[in-house]
Amino acid sequence: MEEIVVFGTILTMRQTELFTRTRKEAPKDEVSVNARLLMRAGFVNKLMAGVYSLLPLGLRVHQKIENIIRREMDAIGGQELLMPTLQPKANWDKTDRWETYDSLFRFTSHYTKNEYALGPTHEEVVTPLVQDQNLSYKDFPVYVYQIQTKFRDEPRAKSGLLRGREFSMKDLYSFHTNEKDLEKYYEKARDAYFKIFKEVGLGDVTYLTFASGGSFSKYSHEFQTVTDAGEDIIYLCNKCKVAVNKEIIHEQKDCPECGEKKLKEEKAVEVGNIFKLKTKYSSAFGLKFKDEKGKEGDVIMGCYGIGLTRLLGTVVEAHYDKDGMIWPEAVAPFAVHLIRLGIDSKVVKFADDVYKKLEKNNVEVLYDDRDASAGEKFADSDLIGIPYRVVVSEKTLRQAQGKLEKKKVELKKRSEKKEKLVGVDELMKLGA
RNA sequence: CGGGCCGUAGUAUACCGGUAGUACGCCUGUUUUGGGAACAGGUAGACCGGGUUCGAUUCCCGGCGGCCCGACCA
Repeated sequence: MEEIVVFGTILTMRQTELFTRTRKEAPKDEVSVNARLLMRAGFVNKLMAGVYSLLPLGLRVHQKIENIIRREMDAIGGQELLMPTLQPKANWDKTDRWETYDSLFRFTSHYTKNEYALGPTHEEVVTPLVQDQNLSYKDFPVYVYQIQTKFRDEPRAKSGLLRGREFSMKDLYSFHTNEKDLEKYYEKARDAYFKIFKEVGLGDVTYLTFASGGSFSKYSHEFQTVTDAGEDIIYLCNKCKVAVNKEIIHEQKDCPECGEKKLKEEKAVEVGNIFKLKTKYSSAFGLKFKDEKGKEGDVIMGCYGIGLTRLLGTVVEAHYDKDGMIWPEAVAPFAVHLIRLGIDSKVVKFADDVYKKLEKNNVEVLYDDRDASAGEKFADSDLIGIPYRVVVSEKTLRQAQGKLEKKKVELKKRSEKKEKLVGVDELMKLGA
């Protein structure tokens, strides 16, 4: 794996400086696992139904996910940009979606009486934007993407981060001069998506799912992660690892890949989708190109989405136990949770030294330097779910001899029961 | 948008037609420190509006808000 550089993100943190607090109990009316754990551990805070703040720990996870997605989108030629959330009604009139897009947040300016939408998706912005570049056939294909906050006026926000009214999303749009080229890119995007879901820890439970293609193509494809928290029903083919969405099961009763008749019903969360838009938006905006002979043609488009906040919630749903979350290493807020037990000056010195050493070696570490009981620290550590827990105490100090690198500390994986004694130098490769 | 459940300190809860008790948290102090420590003292609360009543946090109506089921969700 390549190194992920997160500019501006502090690698290490002392827990005494973290302003958020863990709670023993989740809000009583919160049922979904992701909401309960993320709120208890101080990763998110709910402002209202379906609208959450990302707190420092939650934001770190979000940034990890962002960077995994960026890397994969860049790898398939995506150019990152950032489009406005605030959008004029005129653009939505052009595509007839001002009236028909049910979950569009619409409002009127008090001053100008102009009407606006808060973007739930960006075809209405990206299409005229590309048109404005006045591109020739030589300039295509074009791939642009953004990671941005989206708004959807959902009739019912639910399941914590899984269905919000404000959420973050990566949306990539591709522009082609012919359908073959779109097909080719569509496959590439599909592969990139699988890489992303694998890396964030959902590889084993995420399936390519055939869904309704609307009016422009036979199928679109969703990426569905199987979990009880899911609100979609998919029919899974165990042979070839694809599935069919409930909405098209009536017309497509067998596996579309291998024809298998026995499909297994599962609940799942839609974590991403890819869609061939063809010329629906380019023709609405008059986005054309001139070919070699100077003849005009409609630009062919595709769109590719991943809901980041939803993905974050889904990772929690896929990785937790009775004590808390269990973050996959690639998206964990920190690689190591260093826990100091006791306030004896020798222990403090030793723990501080280990912390500094980790810091120097670019290991992302959260240092529990609080004057709290062992039980409380362990409970918090399990709840927060950082992949590696390192304990430094009087007990481990008794094992500590010689140079710092050779001194022993206790190491335990969050996903495992047993701890073991390891030398400090062995910690330096964690999270690398 | 239809249906259901629910709104009491920061959190979780209790009781009550006569203005609220407990636990955790938080603050001060002392003692503690390997699985959510102990003691002492302190802090903090009835979603909003209307009605009934001598009196409403409690009963009634309306609103607002939260969660759940359903519908909806290229």
